[in-house]
Amino acid sequence: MSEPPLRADARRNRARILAAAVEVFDEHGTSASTEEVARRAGVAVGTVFRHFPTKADLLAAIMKELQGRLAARAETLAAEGDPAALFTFFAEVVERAAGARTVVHLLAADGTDVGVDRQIAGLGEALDALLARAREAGAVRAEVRLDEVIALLTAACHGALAAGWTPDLRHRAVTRLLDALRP
Amino acid sequence: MSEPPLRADARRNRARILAAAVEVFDEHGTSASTEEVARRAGVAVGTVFRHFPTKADLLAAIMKELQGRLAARAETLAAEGDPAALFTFFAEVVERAAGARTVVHLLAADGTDVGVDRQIAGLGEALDALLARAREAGAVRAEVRLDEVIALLTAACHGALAAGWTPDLRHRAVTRLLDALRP
Amino acid sequence: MSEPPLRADARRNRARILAAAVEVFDEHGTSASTEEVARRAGVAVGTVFRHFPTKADLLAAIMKELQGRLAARAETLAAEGDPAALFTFFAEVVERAAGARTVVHLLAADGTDVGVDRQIAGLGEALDALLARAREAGAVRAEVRLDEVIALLTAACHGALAAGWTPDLRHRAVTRLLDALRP
Amino acid sequence: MSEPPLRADARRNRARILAAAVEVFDEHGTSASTEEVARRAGVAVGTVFRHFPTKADLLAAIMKELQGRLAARAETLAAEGDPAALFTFFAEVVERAAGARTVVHLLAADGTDVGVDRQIAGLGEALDALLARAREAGAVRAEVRLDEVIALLTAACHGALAAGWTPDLRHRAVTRLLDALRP
DNA sequence: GATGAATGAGAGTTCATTCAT
DNA sequence: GATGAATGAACTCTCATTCAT
Repeated sequence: MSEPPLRADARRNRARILAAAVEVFDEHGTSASTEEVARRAGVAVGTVFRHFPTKADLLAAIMKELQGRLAARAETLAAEGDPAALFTFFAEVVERAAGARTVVHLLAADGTDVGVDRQIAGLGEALDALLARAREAGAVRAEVRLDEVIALLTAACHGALAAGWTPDLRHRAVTRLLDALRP
Repeated sequence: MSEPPLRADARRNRARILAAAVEVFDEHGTSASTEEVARRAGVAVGTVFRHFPTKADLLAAIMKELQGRLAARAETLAAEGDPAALFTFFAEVVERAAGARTVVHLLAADGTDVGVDRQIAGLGEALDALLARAREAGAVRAEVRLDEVIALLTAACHGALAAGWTPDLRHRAVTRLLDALRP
Repeated sequence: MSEPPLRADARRNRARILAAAVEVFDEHGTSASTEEVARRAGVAVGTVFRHFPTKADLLAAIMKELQGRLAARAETLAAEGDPAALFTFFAEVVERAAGARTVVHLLAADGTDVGVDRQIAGLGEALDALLARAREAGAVRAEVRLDEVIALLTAACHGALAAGWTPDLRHRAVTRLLDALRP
Repeated sequence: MSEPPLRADARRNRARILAAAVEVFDEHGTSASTEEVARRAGVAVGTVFRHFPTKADLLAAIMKELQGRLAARAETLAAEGDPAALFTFFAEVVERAAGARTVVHLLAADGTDVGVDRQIAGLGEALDALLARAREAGAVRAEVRLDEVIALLTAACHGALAAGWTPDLRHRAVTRLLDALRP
């Protein structure tokens, strides 16, 4: 189960590949070629496939990392105790999605599913904490449920990526969405 | 400038191809093969390419048709004079998107852009009429602008397509979204 | 079940691909690349895959054709009524195998099996007729059974392909083998 | 000219690699990957390549070892003086081949030649002794020559590997073959 | 000497697009 | 106009071999 620690150069390459993949997939979507990822990372294709035996594995790894980062951010916010933290988090995620397809794919792997379903669960827990806090403080309506929050977040991220969403429009749309959650 | 009228069989083929393409792309996404479209339409690939020199052209044609249908529906609703028609339309479109990727692609061609940008304008006009009517009747907040409505609609459609949106969740999410527009 | 008749050029290409494949696989074994087959046939790879969606399909087609030819030859010999026809056929097949790996693969698909099993059955029937005739005439021992004949034939073909089997040696080895079948 | 004696661990590794390679190639054929061999041997690929600079070298080494073992067995049998020892040896080798591709590759490296030709010579000497003994005792026909024996043995081993050779069929086929050598 | 990560040519396969029939 | 066979670039993935650690 536990794998031996990677050699220093291997770990470095793994990281570079992951970083390159995030960039490439953010720019061209997940249909971008593995070869392009390798090129951007400055390694040979074989190296990419050594680290991620399948393109799906690469995608999954990216999503996992992203999910980890988002969940961590959510936890940090939750720890700070601000009842409106849910709104902050929501807005931040959408903002991020605006420039990166990856966030969108994490929230809704439409078709090219890569086992993201389980990862969203991890994020869900973090979100749930934020939601609970907000509910207690009366910052959101009592009947708002977790799946709705995720749904709206997903929707907003997808939308944010759509052509024509200027920063201003994005801001107004998110505001509307968050208003929908308020009492 | 003006092209000669198509022969009867050509016109018939064009329609069949379009219909088949809608089906195929709804089911498998826009990455489905042209050959599959041809097969479903009962014609040979060559015929598809004669009518639509490029896959992108085919996509654009589909979008145009869809836009036409949606705009027509919006106009019909507007003509009926119900102040809440905007909400009806909104819900209907999301419902449709839930089972068909095409609507989503129309509202936000993320990447595989096929000149949809201009088409959305046509739909915008129809939506604008609905919005104006709703505003006059006080059914929506005064400050809600057209681009926000489109943004939310886009977002909702994308979300509706996401894995895990059950009909129930879809209903609740749309309700929330529409609440966000109400005074 | 029945496919439409191929267009003239398609039929021509199919034949050329098959012929090229026989040559290539005879020379370099079944691990030779599909690209090489295409090159030899004077077509593009895509064409090979259009006719034979999988490399295994190509192999199977070759085997089927070969089996057909061998069975036909066996039937011809059987029709002529010579009690020693079994021996003639045996020697001919081995002779052929000496210069072509394909025969060997047909008789014993060792590993890279491509559904040849069923094809050998067809050949088996033809061989059985020859064997029956020989037995009646007392040309082979009474207890010799079909599977043994196939076994020895397979063995001889494999051997004939082995490095170092000169024509002379081949002749003597086959003679010994056939002696083993005689009373 | 003479190489320095290997370090103890190096000698041990060499042996383990060889043993692993025999297993792996017996199971999956010579197209099995070098990495698989290394894994089975419990060493890293680099180590395999240090000992055998090329895959072909590894194959050749295996064959040499096998040839040594078979020759030793033949000599033992020859020393015992049984006139029928040739038959015993023949049957034993075929039996072994039935479960292991390696024997077959030794006797007839069809294509992936790895310099086995010369190795068979060594085995030939041992076989020649058995043949001579059998001839003296009148156990085989006077005109049977060494190359024929090798040819039949090769053939039988190849055949034994072929799909569909049950132990029973194998026994009958070998019996037939040996009968062919008897007066 | 051993390790195992990196390399990169090459394999099988797919698909938008072209063009002879 | 319609057909469907041919094209060939592109894609994912494998593996013998090299070389930094």
